[in-house]
Amino acid sequence: MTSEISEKKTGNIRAKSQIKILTAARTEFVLQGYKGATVQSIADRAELPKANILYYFKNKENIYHAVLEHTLEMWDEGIGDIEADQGPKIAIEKFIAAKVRMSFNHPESSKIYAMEIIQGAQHLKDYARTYQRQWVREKAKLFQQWIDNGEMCNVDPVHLIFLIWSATQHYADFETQILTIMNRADFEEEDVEQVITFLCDIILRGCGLI
Amino acid sequence: MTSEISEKKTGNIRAKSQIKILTAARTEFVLQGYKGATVQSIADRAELPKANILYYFKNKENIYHAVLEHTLEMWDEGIGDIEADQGPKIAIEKFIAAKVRMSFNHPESSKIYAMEIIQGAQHLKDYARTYQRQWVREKAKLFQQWIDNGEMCNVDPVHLIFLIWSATQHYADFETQILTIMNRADFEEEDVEQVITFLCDIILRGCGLI
DNA sequence: CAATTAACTGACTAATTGGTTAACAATAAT
DNA sequence: ATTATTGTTAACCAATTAGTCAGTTAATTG
Repeated sequence: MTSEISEKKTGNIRAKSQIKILTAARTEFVLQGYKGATVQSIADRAELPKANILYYFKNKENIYHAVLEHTLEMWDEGIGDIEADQGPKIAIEKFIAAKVRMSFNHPESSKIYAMEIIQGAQHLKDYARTYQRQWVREKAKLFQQWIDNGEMCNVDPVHLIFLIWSATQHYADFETQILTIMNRADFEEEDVEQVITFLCDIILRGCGLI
Repeated sequence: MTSEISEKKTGNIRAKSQIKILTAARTEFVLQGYKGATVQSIADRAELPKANILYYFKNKENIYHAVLEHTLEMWDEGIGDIEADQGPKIAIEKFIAAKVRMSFNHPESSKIYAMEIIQGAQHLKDYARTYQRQWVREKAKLFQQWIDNGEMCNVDPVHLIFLIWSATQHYADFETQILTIMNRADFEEEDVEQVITFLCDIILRGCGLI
């Protein structure tokens, strides 16, 4: 048995190394793809010997799974708080703002997720997929009630969710293209708010909420 | 010198083989990524010996370049016809419809392009990027004129283009996720029209055009 | 037909890479 | 202090893979 102190300390070494590794891995997987990212390249980026990487994670697939899981957790935390009581306007505004902020603050996570889906979600567990289906159904039902109450235009709720997802994630996934087109090196704080304002404006009006 | 007939015939063999190879390659690159797609796997899918692949394309990178270039050409053809004379409503409707149809008809091209951008556009030539910047600037100016004329709401034209891009491409790139959520095996003809209707409806209203 | 060019392919090679192992170092537990 | 556990790492290996090459067959041309 280990005491609380030892648990803390050993846990600290593990935790620190693992975070270092996962951070490096996330970047490598984004830049090079799953197959293109090598254990060595992850090691180099994490500034650790390769064998040390494989001491903490049995193999490359496990590293990728850990990265993916972390991404899903974040997605969950970032947008879990859209509830019924507030009406469609506030709900959509909150949803858009949360997703845009996630895109700008954690573009790499969004990119990893996007690549995974594009390639056919080969590594994504079934439970993650069914969970999302449930989530969408639930929220769609909410929108439908608002529509039935005449609180917003009669737009397909499921496609509305797709629209918000795509429009917001676009700023993470297509970062490179957007920066090129806007002729910028990086995004700035004010960009985030500007995008939120733009998307809320057009989508709320599109739903007959302005 | 070769006669017209020989040109045709040799061209036919070349062209046919190359199309076979590029079609197989496109699928492999989508499913496995650039590094994950092997020349052998492309050969297997094309039902040709590996050495035959490398007879027509010097190396793997060349195959990828050819696939990318074909994608860019298609993108160009598919949406090149949005002009000023028709007013914002028709222009946006045409643009949305064209992009949605492209997404449903050529999802693999959209996916390849998306992955390339997500990974930082490492293979994309500079001219392709500058070209897009020009394209967006030009169209944005058009939208701005319509806004100044009071023909549509004052929404940021550049972000409006991003919105349409993202919303339409989403149906190609996130095909897997969308089908899962809609609990479907495949898209059908009517889905295309439904998506066009939905997006036109909400975006046109969002721009104050309905 | 002869000759030239294009198409084709099995076999091989050099380089990369995921993962193992065995030995060693640091830390914690008793 | 001694033992046990955890962390660390160089060296190695088997498998994969991009690309070459030499030799063969098929098509085209004059």
